[in-house]
Order: sequence, then structure tokens, then C-alpha cells
Amino acid sequence: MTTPRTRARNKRGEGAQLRDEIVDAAMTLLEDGTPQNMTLRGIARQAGISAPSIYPHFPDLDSILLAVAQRAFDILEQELSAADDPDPVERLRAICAAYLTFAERRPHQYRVMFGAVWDAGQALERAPAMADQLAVLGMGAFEVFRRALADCVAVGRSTSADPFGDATALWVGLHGFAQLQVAAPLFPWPPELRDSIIDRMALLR
Amino acid sequence: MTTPRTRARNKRGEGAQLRDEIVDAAMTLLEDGTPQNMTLRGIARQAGISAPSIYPHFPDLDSILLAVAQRAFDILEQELSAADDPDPVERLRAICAAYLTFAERRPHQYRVMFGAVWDAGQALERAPAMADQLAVLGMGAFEVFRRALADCVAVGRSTSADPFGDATALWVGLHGFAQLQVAAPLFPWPPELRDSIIDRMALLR
DNA sequence: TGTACATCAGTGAACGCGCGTTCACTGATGTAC
DNA sequence: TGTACATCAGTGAACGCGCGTTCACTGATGTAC
Repeated sequence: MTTPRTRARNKRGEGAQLRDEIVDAAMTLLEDGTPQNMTLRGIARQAGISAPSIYPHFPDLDSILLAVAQRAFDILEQELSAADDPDPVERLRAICAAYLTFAERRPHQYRVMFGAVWDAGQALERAPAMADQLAVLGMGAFEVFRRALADCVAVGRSTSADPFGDATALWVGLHGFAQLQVAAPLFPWPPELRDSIIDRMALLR
Repeated sequence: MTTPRTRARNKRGEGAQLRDEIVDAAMTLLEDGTPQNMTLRGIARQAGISAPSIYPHFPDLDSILLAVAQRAFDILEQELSAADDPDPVERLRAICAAYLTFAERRPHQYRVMFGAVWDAGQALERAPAMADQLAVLGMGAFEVFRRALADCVAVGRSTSADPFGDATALWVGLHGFAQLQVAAPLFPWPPELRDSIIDRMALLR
């Protein structure tokens, strides 16, 4: 379960590599479903380094979580972009499916991405310098939705007059769906709910 | 900020009152925006009692959080029910507005309600006896949506053929909206998004 | 080419803190006789 | 009615633990001469 590793020290000038390894360790911790170990010491343990070795790379846990969120959004964008069906509607559906798969398979990473863990608002107050990074967080993944929806409009399969706004609505619907399904597993979820959310938000016809 | 109070001990046979006071204290802690104090000791401090006094009433923090979620859902249901516009569509819109107001004004309570804090799935594994309570959690509030939507259908203002399913879709949309707005305050939210989510999910016309 | 030295990457011990939990207890309150 | 006693509601001290953070350090690696 806990896999403490020993590691060889980096060569001179390559110390920055440890930064990535710290983020890797945090990602692993979130993926293995033991988020109560998401502490500075827990991450160091997972990374196979001593706790003080974090400091040259990150000032605190929130900074690590921001880096984790960035990494996770990159992976999400990549997985969404893998949908390449030539038919725009099928492509959009595949993108939505990939989104929900990501949320389902990496629930703790997903939580970090959307601030359930570290509270973007509060972090902003403490470190306004984060604003630039936060502003673009997830925009790449959002663009995948927006483009796919615009393609649907282009071939007349969506009646959206505002692909940006409707891609936002679609994301909102998928996010709510993903989150509530794990939050309320005992609710009698209607089986066709997922598709009807997609159809309505993307104004598909 | 922190308001430690002293309190008179309960009379004999009225010891169970402390249970409610503990939940009160936890609610206050969540409302005052200092959720990092949501610990057994923090709750006891807020309630003006010693930490061990919790144990006769709750076995652990998760049990308190479940009680908090139940209390919060009761309040939510009450606030949703306050909408009494005679026009069904206006009533449904008012209910949605009340829902979003609740989420916006009590973000930390809202998080607890939807398991962001204590992970219903994990709690279920540890204490399967919670299942009965979890299964009905929030159903009262959901019923308010379902009835209001059914009323819209009855007067021909919604084309929903499945008020249960579409009330679910509506909740999903509102939840996603509420959560993402606080998670991504820097995103350029389209101003008409809220209403278009409501219109589409409730199939209003 | 050899060697002294500065720097880099990271460690290990230590600190104070707040946490959850246990334990024996206290003192007020109701009850039996 | 008075009093001994059981019970109830809650306390205070103590514990071991893991946490974040500091500090002086070590030893390998590259560089200047």
C-alpha cells in the first residue's frame, strides 16, 4: 500500500527534477485513495525524500496542490483530446464520456482540480500572485469542449448561438453529474440522465 | 471571532440536549468560514464544553458531520419551501434562486452536505449502518423540486414527460453551477447561464 | 593533469503544537427508605 | 420530612502521535588554478 522508495540524489544542476517528483508523489497519493496522507510529510514519504527537502521547491502544501491541479488538468485535456471521431456530435459525446470517466476514476484528483481541497478563494487571499495561474487553470480542457461544440454548430447539429456559453453550460452539467453521482451513490439515478444533460446543454438535435 | 462560551450543565435526564448543541457548534464553525477548526476539539471549544464530553453523544467526527448534513438539508428544504409564488414557473425559479443563495451563503455547510468533506462512500464502508440515513439525506429538499416541476407540467409550462428525472437533471445543473462558480471565480461566467440551465433542465417553455 | 575549494542536493535531529482518546474524578440531582 | 445513596453530566490531566518548520550538517560534484 504505502510504497516508500529510496532514490538517488540528483546530479548537480538537476535539482529542479525533484519538483516534478514531488508532484508525482502527490498525484499518486491522490490516486491510491488515501488522501488523508496528503501532508507535506506524507508527500515526502511517498517521494522517498525527507520532509525538509520539499521547501526548496514549494513554500507550502497549497503550492503543491496548485501544481497538482495543473498537472491533472493537463492530463484531462489530453484524455479529452483523444476523442477523434470524424462526426462532430459523436466526438462531442466521446469527449463528455472521457470527462466523466476521468472524474470517476480519479475522484480525489478531480476534487483537487475543483478546489474542494484547498479553496481557491482562500488561497487567492493569501497569495494574490497565484491569480494568473488560477485564471488559466483548466482553460485548455475547456477549449476542447468549446471547439467540439462549435464543430457541431458548423455542421448544423447543434442550434447553439453561443458555443462559449453553451460549452460552459455543458461543463456545468457534467461537473454536477460527476460530483453528485459519487456524493449520493444511493440515489436512484435515471439511466438516461447523462445523455439528456449533454443533449440539452449542447443544444444537440 | 472565536467565541468560547461557558455553559450551565444540563439537568438530569436532559443530557441529550448537548447533542444538539454540539451540532449547533459545528454548524457555526462551518458558517464562520473557519473549517480548519472542524475537529473534535474545535467543536467542543465552540460549544463551550471539554473534548471528552463529545463521546457520549457521537463516536467520531464523521457522525457529527452526518448530523450536520441532516440539519443543513432540513434548513435547505425549509428555505426552498418558502417560495410560494402562485405561478408554478415563477415558484420553480424562486426555488432555484433560493437553492443557489443557500450554496453561496453557506459554502462550507454546502460542501459537507455533498460529501466533499467526509466522503460518503468511505463512511459507508466503515459504518454500513449509516446507509439508511444517507439514503434519505436530501430527499425532502429534492421533493420540493420535483413537486414544483410537476406543477409546471400540470399547467402546461414544462414539456417534461418525467418530472422525477428532470428534477434530478435540474438539481445536477444547479449543483454544478453553484460549485463551479465558487471553485472558478476568475472564469468569465456568462450572465444568462443560470436561467438557461434552469430553462433547459426543467424543459420550460 | 592534479588538487583545493565552492556549491549543490538533500539529511537528521529537534522543536512546539494541536489532535484524538483514555481514565479516574467531581459535584449536582433526583430517589428510596 | 430527612437523609443516604445511586446516577447523571461533564471535567481535567495525561498519553502518544503526526504534523509543519528550523537548523546545522554532510557528502558528492563540478570548477578554478
